[in-house]
Amino acid sequence: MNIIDESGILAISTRLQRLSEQLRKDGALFYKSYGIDFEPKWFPVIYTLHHKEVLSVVEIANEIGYTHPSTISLLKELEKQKLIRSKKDKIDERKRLIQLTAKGQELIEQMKPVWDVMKKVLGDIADNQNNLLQAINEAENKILHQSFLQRALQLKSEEIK
Amino acid sequence: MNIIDESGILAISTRLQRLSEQLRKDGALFYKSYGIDFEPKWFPVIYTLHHKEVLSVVEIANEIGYTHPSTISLLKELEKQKLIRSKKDKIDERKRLIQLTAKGQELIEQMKPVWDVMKKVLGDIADNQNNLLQAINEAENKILHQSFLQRALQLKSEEIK
DNA sequence: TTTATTTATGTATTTAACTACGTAGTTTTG
DNA sequence: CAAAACTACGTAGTTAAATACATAAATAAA
Repeated sequence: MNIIDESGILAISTRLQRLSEQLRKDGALFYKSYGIDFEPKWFPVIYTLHHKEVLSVVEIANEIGYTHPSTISLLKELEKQKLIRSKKDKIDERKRLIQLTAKGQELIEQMKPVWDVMKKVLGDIADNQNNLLQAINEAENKILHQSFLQRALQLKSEEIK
Repeated sequence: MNIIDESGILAISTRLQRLSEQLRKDGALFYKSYGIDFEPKWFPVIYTLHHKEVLSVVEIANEIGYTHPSTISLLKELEKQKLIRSKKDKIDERKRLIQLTAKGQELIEQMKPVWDVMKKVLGDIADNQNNLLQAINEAENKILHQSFLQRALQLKSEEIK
């Protein structure tokens, strides 16, 4: 499939999605191999709460980099699993403060060694002649500085001259 | 957001998805700047048919690397846009043969210069100290050779020893 | 101190992919 | 050549994210 060599925009994005989906599925299976019932998608919330203890919905959303509706649906799942609980903020009644349950904290302790293995393996997969994580960082930074669209429009106008 | 440094599995996949979504949206806007009404997601099908001329549904799915149901829905959109048309294969009545319409072919000619610009910009964004495309290739190859799960399970069993 | 604006949360809908399943032709095999 | 297996296509339903919209509480401004 050399579509990418010929034009790219779509190809790169679908390949990135594939790669990520594969990693996600394998991640779930790997947890299972430890007898742990944990979905990779829950990780960012759990991990954030592990370090920050108590946060509101929007604060979590910002931490994990998702929109708040997406975050809410994750929180619902985690609440169903009894890994987190929430209570109203007494100072600001609009806020729902989220924190880990005891069960959630215990689970984290169980998962820590699993995360270590995952981290190593992921590092190994990403570490090649061209390091994937660094490549992503570098590409993200370039786009942050000037978006794909801005760059394309600029090149277009230069060519017209 | 240093989640990735601490554990990774989810973080890498969501970041990849973000990056790809951004590129996709900007791609659509860039087409629009040329007055072309074309969605980046249509590209693989159109591009494939540009080179192969006539293909069945499943053949296209294989070429673009999507499942056939996904491909069918793309084909429906493209048929609605009158960019492709289809006819039954007279030899194998199960098959639907797809090809570009005249309108589709004209559109491709209009898009070619746009693709050139996109290719350059994408190349520029991806080409850093660590080349993103090559990094993706290398990571994909590693996984192809031995999956994330296999690697993780192996490391796990080594550590138990 | 009303009124307007902003912030926090939640719901509904959309999108783009997937898997699972069903049906109808085609090919292989006993 | 009839039965079994396979292939091609299509539909239905699921998932994980997003947007868009709605409401309520808090804050700022007139």
